[in-house]
Amino acid sequence: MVKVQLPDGTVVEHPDGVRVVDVLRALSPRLADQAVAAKVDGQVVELSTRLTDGQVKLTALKIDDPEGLHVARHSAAHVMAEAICQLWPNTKLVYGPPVDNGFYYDIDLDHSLTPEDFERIEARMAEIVKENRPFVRYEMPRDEAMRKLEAERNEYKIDNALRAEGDTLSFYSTGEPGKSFEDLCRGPHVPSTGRIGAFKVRQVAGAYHHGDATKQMLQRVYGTTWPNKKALQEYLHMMEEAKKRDHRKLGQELGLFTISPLVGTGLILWKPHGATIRHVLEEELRKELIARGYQLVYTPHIGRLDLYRTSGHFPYYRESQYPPLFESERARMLNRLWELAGEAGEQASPAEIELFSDVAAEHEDLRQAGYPKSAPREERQRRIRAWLAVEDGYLLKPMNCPHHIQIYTSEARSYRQLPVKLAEFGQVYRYEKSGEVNGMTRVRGFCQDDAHVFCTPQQLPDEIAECVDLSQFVLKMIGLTDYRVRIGLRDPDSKKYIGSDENWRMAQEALRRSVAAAALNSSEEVGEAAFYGPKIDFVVRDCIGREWQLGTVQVDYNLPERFGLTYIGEDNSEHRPVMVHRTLFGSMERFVGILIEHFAGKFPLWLAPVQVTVCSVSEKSAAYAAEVAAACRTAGLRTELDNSSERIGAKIRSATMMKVPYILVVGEQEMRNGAVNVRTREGQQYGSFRLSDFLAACATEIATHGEKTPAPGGQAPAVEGASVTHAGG
RNA sequence: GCUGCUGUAGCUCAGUGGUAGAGCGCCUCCUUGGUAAGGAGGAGGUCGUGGGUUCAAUCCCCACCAGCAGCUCCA
Repeated sequence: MVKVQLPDGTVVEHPDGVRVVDVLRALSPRLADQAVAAKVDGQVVELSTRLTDGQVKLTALKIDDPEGLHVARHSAAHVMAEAICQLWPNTKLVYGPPVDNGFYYDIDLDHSLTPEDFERIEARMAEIVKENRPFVRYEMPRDEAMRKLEAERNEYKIDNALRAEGDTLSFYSTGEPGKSFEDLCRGPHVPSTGRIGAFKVRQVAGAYHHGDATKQMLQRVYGTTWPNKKALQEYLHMMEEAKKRDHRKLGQELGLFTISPLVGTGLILWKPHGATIRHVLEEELRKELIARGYQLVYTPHIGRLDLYRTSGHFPYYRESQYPPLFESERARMLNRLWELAGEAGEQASPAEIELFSDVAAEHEDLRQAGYPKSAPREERQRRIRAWLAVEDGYLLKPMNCPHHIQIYTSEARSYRQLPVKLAEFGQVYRYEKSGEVNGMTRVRGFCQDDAHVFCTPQQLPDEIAECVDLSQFVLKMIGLTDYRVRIGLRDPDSKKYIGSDENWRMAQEALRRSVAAAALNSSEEVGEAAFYGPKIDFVVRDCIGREWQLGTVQVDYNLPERFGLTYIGEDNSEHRPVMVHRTLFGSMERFVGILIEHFAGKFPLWLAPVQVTVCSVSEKSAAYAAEVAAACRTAGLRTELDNSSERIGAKIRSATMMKVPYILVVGEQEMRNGAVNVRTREGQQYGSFRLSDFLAACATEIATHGEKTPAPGGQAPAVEGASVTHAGG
């Protein structure tokens, strides 16, 4: 006997071995028909699962339950795989899991699928759905299953099987086993192919097998499926809406920024309107930084290579840096010699030996030091370092910290001065790989709102807490209230970290305590620390549900060590300070890009590049409109004047499309009584106001950062992606 | 960096083996209009770059560059 406990608490009894679907049917035939899967004691299973003795808790899952939909998506992946295999019989299936908002299937196929193929695949899927064949699960002992897979000569499935756990492997056949399409798969699945919902094949893209860039590239076919046609349409519509707020599109339309291939990939040109937004953000932050005891500094965009050798950034991150600048061939040679001297066992290539032979005619000293490698390594390094002090290459700075450290070391520091908090909107350059560059969110040149706090170990907890508090200040300033904190901790088993256990323990504790004290929603992730210290990242959720990583706070015992930083303590002896690296916005480029999408281009008044557009109704009111515009500007509002010969409707339309918060319509009527007629970009007409009242209201709204932009309602899909949430295939 | 797709006017996009079009924008003129597009005329393109095939290439082929989607990566 099986005692089945239903969600409402009632218990029904069935004979041992009863199928889930039979239990449901006994309750309600309709429920049995609607269910796509079920949950037994918290585990999602399919309807054909047999229940054996004891007591279980059972919940039916319909396709509109999240977990039911998940199962349906997994099944849809199988149906799509079957369709593809029918259309292209030499397809090798690899892996096909459900993901957020849909599913995908990785395939190995010589034919490159195109969007035209999608329709054929969908048509074939529709037939399979119509046939409504059952998903039949059958199991085999592992060795028998392996023989079967060997016979099918699909190395990917064999690989999947080798990775699977357990003594038996399960297969799913859509229809009678042996006579129908089948696939190695853990399941569970919907009862039959007719139950996968309203689907669409959406796109195809490359994906590495097991996500390993050294492995072969497969085709990943993405599809989506929803409980019904309406939900599918809503989803597709939402994707369109998300596209509309794409910062690249809005940046173009609103004249915020541009990218010129002639300037370079991933290098942002801030147009006046975009620059205004950035300027406002920077000013707001500067004011706060000064209030909190930060000191603002400026440092150059480049620095000597030796600076970055000392910091460890060069050549360690060479792959993601622009190539070094060398003033002379000798400087280039010195750098190469330094690299060779530093890396035991590295051999110079014949071409290099030739280069050195050629140039060595003019630089006999280098030849002596570098080739042949007669001198001991330490000696060679010492001599090269001495030359480098005279002649060296330069690097576009990948980070600001080495420069800030030089400011720290430029004077003797007393414990009385600490903490020293140096802040800079510092431009840095990182050579992102070509495929990574994307709009403003992933660029090769960007401005960090960077700061470095140099403090005593005792001050560290307070300083971290201060950084956390400042981060919250910034997020609040923008109105990004939905965020969490990720604490990146050291993986005790990994060797990649430097520094003493005691330092790590202290730093991690300080981070934890600060986050806890601020009562932040946080998660800890082991192995996510920087190699020199633990960190916390602020992850915000924008108004359509996407997550973005913004600021970060990192504790660093490493650079103070490498640069030999000191301060004189109370005991009149030298001590080593601790550094905290932190950014709040992250990068100005990325942050503004995120804001564009978050606000869908409708910036709140205080941030809007153009706050007011004054539109004259006719030429008769043009002079008055100019007066109004001038008054607005005097009051500090970023104002545009439209005295063109267009009709008022066209002027309003054009300002509305530029998403200007307030449109002031002024005609003869307003002129007579010194008024302005206020209209918003949302189309609301506030009517006539005295100009002074309007200006006062704007001043208040700006000062309070009043949220004038209602977030669009409804929930949008998370970023299109492939977070695998269920094993399958 | 990898796989696939794309590259035509400032923007969004049609189009053809015989050197090109629309809408919006821009300029000029007319219009002086009261809350999301008034009318007319005009200017503007080496069809991403470089090779190749061809009598002839914007179109077909190759390479490169750039963009897009995804994968991988992000001190």
